[in-house]
Amino acid sequence: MKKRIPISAITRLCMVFRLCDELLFQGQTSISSTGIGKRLGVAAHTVRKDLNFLGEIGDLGSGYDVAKLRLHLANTLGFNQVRKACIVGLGRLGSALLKYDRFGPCGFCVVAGFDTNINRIETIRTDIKVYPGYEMADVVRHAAIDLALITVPAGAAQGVADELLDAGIRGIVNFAPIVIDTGACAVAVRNMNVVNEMRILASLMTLGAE
Amino acid sequence: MKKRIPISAITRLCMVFRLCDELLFQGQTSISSTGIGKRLGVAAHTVRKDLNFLGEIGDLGSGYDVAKLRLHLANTLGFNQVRKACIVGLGRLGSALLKYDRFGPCGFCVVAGFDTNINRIETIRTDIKVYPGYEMADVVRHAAIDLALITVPAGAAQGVADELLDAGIRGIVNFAPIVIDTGACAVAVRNMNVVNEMRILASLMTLGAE
DNA sequence: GCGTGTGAACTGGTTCACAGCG
DNA sequence: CGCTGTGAACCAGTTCACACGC
Repeated sequence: MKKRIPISAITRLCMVFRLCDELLFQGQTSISSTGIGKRLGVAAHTVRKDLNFLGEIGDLGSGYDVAKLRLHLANTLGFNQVRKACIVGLGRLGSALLKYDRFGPCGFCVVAGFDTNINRIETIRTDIKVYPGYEMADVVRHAAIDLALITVPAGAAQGVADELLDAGIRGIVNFAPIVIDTGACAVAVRNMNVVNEMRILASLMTLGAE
Repeated sequence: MKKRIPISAITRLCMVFRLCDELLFQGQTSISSTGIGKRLGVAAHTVRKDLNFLGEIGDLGSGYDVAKLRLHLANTLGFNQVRKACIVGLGRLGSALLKYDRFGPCGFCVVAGFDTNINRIETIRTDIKVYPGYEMADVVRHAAIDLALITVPAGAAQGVADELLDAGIRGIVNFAPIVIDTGACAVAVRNMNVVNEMRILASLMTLGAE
């Protein structure tokens, strides 16, 4: 690899990848950097710079071939191999995610759900296997699960994360409203916090109104 | 206002605000920039720079008074006034959000849910009023709703957004896997997309492994 | 002409370093 | 002596501008 890709570029490239699927579905086989920029709300320069991290890929004069672009993105970012994921905490949000049917088509396989509440794991109706919390570390290790979505209450999140890290998890999407400490582990954490996003919007409203 | 606060700083300040609540709950009344940094996974310099956007606020020598800090954040970012929110699309995710009970304590009041599917709005059990989709614009306008959480399928998201923008919405949290075009409207949109976050993690795993 | 690829210029956000005050 | 506040230095990422190919 010539150069490290900045995280902001990675984020956008993931969006481009999703866009490719959308375009292919709509039957559009080619698109320019300007076109991508419009669809993603990003400047055309930025799109070109980002895509250059994959090497030269565009067809001069006529933009990018969507299928080819998608393939290169998949190769570079590792979307070819299916990543195994699990959901920790099967409350309303966790259950909703467990039943979400778009992970598969997107290249992720949710192989397990966990909850400390035995009642919950017995009443959930789903094809995905659900386990009591104390089996988590074992299952994660044995099934070689890559990603965990943490949807437990704030108070339990750090503990769960510690267990997951110890079990060799490779990445975490954290829905709990706390910042997870990964200690020495070089494991990436992505935080998704609705309230925080709403607060950001509220701030922008307040500050924007001046 | 002396200077515009960059969005990255706003994001962090919102996290600091949440941390204040946590600290107060735990009975901690004072904290240093270093302490905040540790809890948030951010450098102490950054914390101080961010907090300076609120003006001079720290007590020299002994850090920041948590309650005072919280108050200043609330004043500057507008967390004093309760913002009204609504949820558009009452599928699994939308329903989960509708039943989420932490919005209130965080200063947001979810006043309405919307869905085009009449069956859904009749079967949902909640204290929050739910309406059929065609009443959305009216309700948003009349109740002066500030924020909308969009949890409809990708194909319907842009249409819903257009309606909301027209009805005078002030901010959008978009859960649909598309980029919303706000046209001329200076309305902020925050995207929350699990699959995209998972893809980012997968990319980092792939690139990190080199 | 349109559209990519890329070195160069720029910008603003982050990091540093230190003055100032309890 | 610790910790804040802040101007200055730095740098990553963005934006520009233009050469090149279709």
